[in-house]
Amino acid sequence: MIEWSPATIKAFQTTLLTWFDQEGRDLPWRRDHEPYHIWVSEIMLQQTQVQTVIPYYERFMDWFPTVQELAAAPEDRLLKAWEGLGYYSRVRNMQRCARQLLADYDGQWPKTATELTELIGIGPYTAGAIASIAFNEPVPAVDGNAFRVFSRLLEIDADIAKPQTRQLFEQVIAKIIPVDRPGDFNQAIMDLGSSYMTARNPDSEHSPVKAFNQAYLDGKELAYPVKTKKPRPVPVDYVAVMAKVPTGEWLMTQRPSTGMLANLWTVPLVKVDDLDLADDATEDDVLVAVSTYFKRDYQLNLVGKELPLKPVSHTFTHQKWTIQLLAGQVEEADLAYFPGKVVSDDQLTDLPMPKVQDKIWQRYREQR
DNA sequence: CATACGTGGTA
DNA sequence: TTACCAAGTAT
Repeated sequence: MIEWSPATIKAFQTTLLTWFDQEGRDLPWRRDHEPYHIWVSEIMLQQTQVQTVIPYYERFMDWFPTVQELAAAPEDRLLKAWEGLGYYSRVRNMQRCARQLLADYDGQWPKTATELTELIGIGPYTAGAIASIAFNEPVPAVDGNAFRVFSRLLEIDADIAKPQTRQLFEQVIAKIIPVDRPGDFNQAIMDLGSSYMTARNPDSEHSPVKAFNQAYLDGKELAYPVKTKKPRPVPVDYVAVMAKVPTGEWLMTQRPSTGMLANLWTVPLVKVDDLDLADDATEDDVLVAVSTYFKRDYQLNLVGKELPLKPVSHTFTHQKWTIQLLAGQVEEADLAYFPGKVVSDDQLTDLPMPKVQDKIWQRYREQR
């Protein structure tokens, strides 16, 4: 790792901010410095690209213009606003944060990164982003871009997958961030990281900070940042039960309030491991086992028929689901023991559903 | 500290 | 298809 002299730091600040003033992106959440706007955008942007976020941000502000309206929203409406963005606990934590703000802070945002970290869903990165952009506090906002940009500029070879490494980067950046324009500085780093200094296809030759990019000057750009790999997703097999009741309505289940896809809606998904089937089970065996499962857990009589469809495959960060589809009819629907409800085709669109459910609908329509 | 937690894009 | 990356936080 190299160190910069005060003169180099000054030159870097000037170069970066001059570029940002001319080439910085015009984004919906950059129209003002309202902490609510900065907060919503920063939560959405966690692990998510700008292009994906823009339409979600516009609609979110339309639905929930203020902290008060967010705090009062029904959860299905909340999840509907987030549907397709992923990491759904983000939006549930946002509502908890909104309520926390109204109850404990008189609706007034704290103005320092240290205090902001106390709020639910706001970690060190988001606290730094809000504090610097909305309140001009000269603190770093160390996200993936900052890790990548500064690891290359200064040839920092600490493993960014380790939580401890954040401290190092915060200390380094704290010495470089300008006290007069910390928010613009942090945003400029992000713009740089998503344009000239991308992970795989950087264009440092034309970068405004080319002269400061030690890794590039040494021809070692792609060696940074150093990051240990994550394990492969674990395979999990499911049966999706496309079941209708006599009225023609769908049987829909709500996911548990914790864990994957919490509180979202899907057709009943039965983990194949929970069916205690033999290794050589046939499709008929699966059908019988699912019917037994429905009777035992839901007190429902399911008359199923197998659908010889290609299974749906869906990969999450840490699990890879393979889902076999099953069609069925449920006789007299007493739903007292069923963790869900029956829904007409028209009402389906009101339910927040994950992408994997979209894939299940698509596969079902494709071949029936 | 290591792991859980979504989705879309690129090679 | 696989592998990896993209404005992280909670536990």
